[in-house]
Amino acid sequence: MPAIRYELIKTCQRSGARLGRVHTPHGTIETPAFMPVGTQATVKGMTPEELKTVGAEIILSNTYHLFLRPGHEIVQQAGGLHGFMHWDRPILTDSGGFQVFSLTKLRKIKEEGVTFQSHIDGSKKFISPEVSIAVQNALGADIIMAFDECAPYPCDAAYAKRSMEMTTRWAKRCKEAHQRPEDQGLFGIVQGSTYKDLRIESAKQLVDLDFPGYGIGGLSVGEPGEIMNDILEHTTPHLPKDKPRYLMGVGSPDYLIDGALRGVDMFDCVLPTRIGRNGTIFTANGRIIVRDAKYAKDFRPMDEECTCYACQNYSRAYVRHLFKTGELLGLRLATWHNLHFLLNLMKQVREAIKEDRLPEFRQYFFFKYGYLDSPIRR
RNA sequence: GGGAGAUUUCCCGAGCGGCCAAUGGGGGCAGACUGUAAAUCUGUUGUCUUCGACUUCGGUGGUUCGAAUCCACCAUCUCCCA
Repeated sequence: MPAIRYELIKTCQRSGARLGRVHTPHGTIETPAFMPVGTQATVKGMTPEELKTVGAEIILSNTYHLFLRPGHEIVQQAGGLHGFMHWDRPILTDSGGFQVFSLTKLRKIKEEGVTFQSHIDGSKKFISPEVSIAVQNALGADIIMAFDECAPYPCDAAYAKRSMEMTTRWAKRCKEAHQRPEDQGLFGIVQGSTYKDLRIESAKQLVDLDFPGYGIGGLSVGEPGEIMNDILEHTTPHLPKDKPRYLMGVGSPDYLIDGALRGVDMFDCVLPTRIGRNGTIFTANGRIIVRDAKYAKDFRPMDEECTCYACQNYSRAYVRHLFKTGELLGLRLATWHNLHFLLNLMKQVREAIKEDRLPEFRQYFFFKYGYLDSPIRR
């Protein structure tokens, strides 16, 4: 019995959208799904109970960060990530591949692996496909990711090709190094930058290696949204229908809907938690910056249509006050609401797919959110 | 009663003859954030119709080509000696 099994419930009659379920050792998630990010074995500011309240079914954590601190051995001794952080639902760990991308100045990429300078103390660290998998085996997430290279944008075709091919070779090494395929599902990651032929080639190579699911990486790294959607359209058809597709690092409400329309099943993003901590709130009518002076006497909830705990009990004026005074509850309430907002959005997306009306839902949502007026604010 | 020092733009606080509308913090205002080096970062914060002008550095008067910066007096505050 494989650790990860995808169940396709239905495909939207009028788009590539899929309604499904991903079965994991720690339970089942309804897809399309949004995964809150808990890099350091915690979704910043939220307890696991609170995460369940907002509807999180799976969360993401990070190999690189936990490898550096506290160290995967300690997490393993604590009973793996689940025991360590007291979360009994599914977990996915990223491989550290994204840190290869985002810690640009502190790294050196070679075929064998990547040498990093720790962002914490500057010490030299080495992560290879084998190391990443060993760490992820120790962390014990339900879904683990292959160690990849996330090419920057823009990126010339030659570099993108070399990078993508190395990512495939690394994926193969990850698979060979994986010790616990019966407990943890290892996903390969499609790369290839903004080049359709490379994306297709990448998908084919990875499908040949036969993973229980596929990440789509290297998108939402600064390229225009149309390019991302275009690339998605030319990628998902080359992935197996009986395996989940995970668009990494996305995203904003529009990207989530547009990704689902193109057959993506899973998403993750720091956006709701990060912008929440910094005072920006998703609402049905678009983003608001609740710190702004215009909300000083606004006693309405952050989002008038929202049913979350924060919106049921606190006003914009109060949350603004908490932000202005630096009170921690402000961050928590904003995070709470933003997560609820996106998780609830995914729920609506799933219902729309079930009823074959996702394109209409998209139109309705975009109009109300304000994307049609000003496509800038996501 | 005698002596010493202070007074700067919302606050604290630099500046000590021209390069000063005036460093730097704080606060205010606005913005960004997409597999988290992020409770972070960026911009802005005298007035006016603009890259130019105007009015500011306790008050008044003076010295000087030129003063937030020097002098005199006044006001207020702080400290020291009685």
